[in-house]
Amino acid sequence: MKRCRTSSNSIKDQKFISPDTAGELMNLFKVLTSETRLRLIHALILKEELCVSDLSNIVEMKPQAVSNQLQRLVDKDIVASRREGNQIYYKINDPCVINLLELGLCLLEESKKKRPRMEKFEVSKIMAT
Amino acid sequence: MKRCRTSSNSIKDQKFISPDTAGELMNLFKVLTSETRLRLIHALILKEELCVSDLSNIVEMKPQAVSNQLQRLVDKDIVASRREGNQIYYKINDPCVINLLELGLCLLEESKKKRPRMEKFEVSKIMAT
DNA sequence: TGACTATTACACGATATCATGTAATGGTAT
DNA sequence: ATACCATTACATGATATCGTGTAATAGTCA
Repeated sequence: MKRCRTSSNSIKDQKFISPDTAGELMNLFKVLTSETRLRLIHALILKEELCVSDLSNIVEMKPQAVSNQLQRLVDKDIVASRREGNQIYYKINDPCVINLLELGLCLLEESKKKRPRMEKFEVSKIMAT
Repeated sequence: MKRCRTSSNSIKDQKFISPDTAGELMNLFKVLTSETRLRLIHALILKEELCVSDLSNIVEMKPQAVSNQLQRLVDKDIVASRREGNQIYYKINDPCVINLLELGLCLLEESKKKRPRMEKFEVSKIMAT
């Protein structure tokens, strides 16, 4: 992953970010605030290119729902599409989301190590008492 | 920033993430999908510790709105609070968000370099035609 | 105690999001 | 042409979110 060494928007700038910048940042993260979109993006990272029905099978959701979310990702240039006969194949277009997803999964696991959640069998033990 | 070298949830695992994992990941990103929260978090990263009225002044919003968002951040253990007389001071509790915010700002700027957006005066040029 | 300040709790209205169902579109094959 | 398949477009209802206003709570100071 490439690092940012010089950035006018770096946190080290010691000045507060503008509402505009915060808004753009929000839009960036907003892409990743849907279970469905995250699973779609993750699948596309793994498999490079998949059509709607492939993705529909993977996430076990209706093709319409998948298509809707893909359309939103296209709007933001996150993914790109290509038609091949009847199928329309999608692939990641903006590598940013790969970095974000990677970091997200990484942080998720670290926090699990530090603050282990209660396991299901423990819950059932409590429920049984 | 610490890197993840071995991770059972790594993208390299070549298996699709579960709905559960995607959900947790979504919750992580959801924290960052509010202009207000992003500005609050950013301010707390810069200044280490600030009370509600400080933050209220910085983001130019009502103390209630600020308090509401801070409460949501407390619920997710993102920030921690400390009372000192009348004021209640908040500080970042979960360093994850610092990494995410940093990467987000970094990616934002890179994408601006690559795909420069239309400037306002250009828009007005078009509007004038 | 009582006045005052800072913060929080809670209900409300406006807005956005998501999955669904139905209908339309684009492409293939007979 | 027409039947068929994959995908998209669009409207809908359920749900979540955000900022606001009002009221309650916690602390300070006289």
